Amino acid sequence: MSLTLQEKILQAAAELFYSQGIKATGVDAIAKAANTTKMSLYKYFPSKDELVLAFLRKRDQDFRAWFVEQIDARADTPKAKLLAVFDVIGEWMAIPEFRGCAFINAAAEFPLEGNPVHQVSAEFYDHFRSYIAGLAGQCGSKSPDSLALQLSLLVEGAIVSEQMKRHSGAAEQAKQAAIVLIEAA
Amino acid sequence: MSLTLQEKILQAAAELFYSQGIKATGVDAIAKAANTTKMSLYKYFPSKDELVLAFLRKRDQDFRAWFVEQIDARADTPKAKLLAVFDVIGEWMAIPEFRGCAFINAAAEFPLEGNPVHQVSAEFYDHFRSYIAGLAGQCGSKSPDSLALQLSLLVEGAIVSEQMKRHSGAAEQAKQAAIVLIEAA
DNA sequence: TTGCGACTATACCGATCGGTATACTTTGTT
DNA sequence: AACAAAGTATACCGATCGGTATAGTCGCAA
Repeated sequence: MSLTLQEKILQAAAELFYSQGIKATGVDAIAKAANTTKMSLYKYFPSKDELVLAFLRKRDQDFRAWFVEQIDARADTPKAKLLAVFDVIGEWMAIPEFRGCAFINAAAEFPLEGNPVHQVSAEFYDHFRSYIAGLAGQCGSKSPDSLALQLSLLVEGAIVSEQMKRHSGAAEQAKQAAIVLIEAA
Repeated sequence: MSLTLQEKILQAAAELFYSQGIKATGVDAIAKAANTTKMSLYKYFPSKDELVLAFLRKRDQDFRAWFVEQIDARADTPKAKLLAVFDVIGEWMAIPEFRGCAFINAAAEFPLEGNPVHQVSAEFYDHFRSYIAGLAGQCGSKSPDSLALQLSLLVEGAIVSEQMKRHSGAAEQAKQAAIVLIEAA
């Protein structure tokens, strides 16, 4: 445990932002959830916008570290790792707290391309695609970038589909489609 | 032209909701954009929530009618129609006003499953999948529901991907993936 | 000409928003 | 014992939110 006050605030903000939406979450609610006050919140984060960006940047780091760890624990070969991607997101989507992808949701809440929140969200998927492209390249795919983009479309589609309606089998179908696409490439 | 005042309000609300987000759009801004007042707005729509639902329901009707019209104008056979889906969304995503899918965005802004806005958004994609499944069935697919879900994942993924970063070639790659999946089914 | 319904204009309501000012308590260090 | 830093408590700011009350304007029909 023993979290810094700053970390406690960021953690409370993350849970509320993710579960309720960013614009739907006020700074008073964050301070109360972190068992502190607005004064302390604004000591560590100069504005709500900065707190939102801090939330997304931490989410980016945490999620990517957790994700590759999960993949590496399940598969050894690049091809098996590509397929394991869909098992990992399938399990993630099954937890009750699942509310879609924080970056997709943030980009939807801040639709302008120039908005920093939107940009940070876009960068996350750039990195995600690069990771998939790396695996695709190791598989000997002729066009790893194309395959990576296609697979990431399946991932994003599955996340959004599951967010809209739970337990619709999106992850399984995404994996079946991925098998076909990987085999064809 | 000659729109009803009610239609003018709904149209102004639709443009603002889609371009800026629902929670980011106040009723004052809608009334001003429609060249009217809040009083008239509340005469036709008892609350902002009802206005939001009216916006989504009209979007659902309009988009689906426009979509099948576009498909039918481009292809005759069921298989060609399935592929035309990706041409249509590709052209849609290319217009400068494109800001993703209004239903995906709405579901992200109202993340709780029980929320009426969330439910209306989920129904749209249910209908969309049914439409695709119908085409897949006419193609003689063994499992039209599976193919339909897979193709709709590509569509949703492409929309989200293009919303995150414009001109990333999502629609083209989605179509290439769809060709492989349709041929395999 | 009178009256009625649609619409406008404007001021207002309580609540909440993001953000700040001020004063107080706690804690560890020297 | 004294002081500074960290954090709390609380009240406040102007702005905006969704929604309403009231009075007035306009065109049209009897």
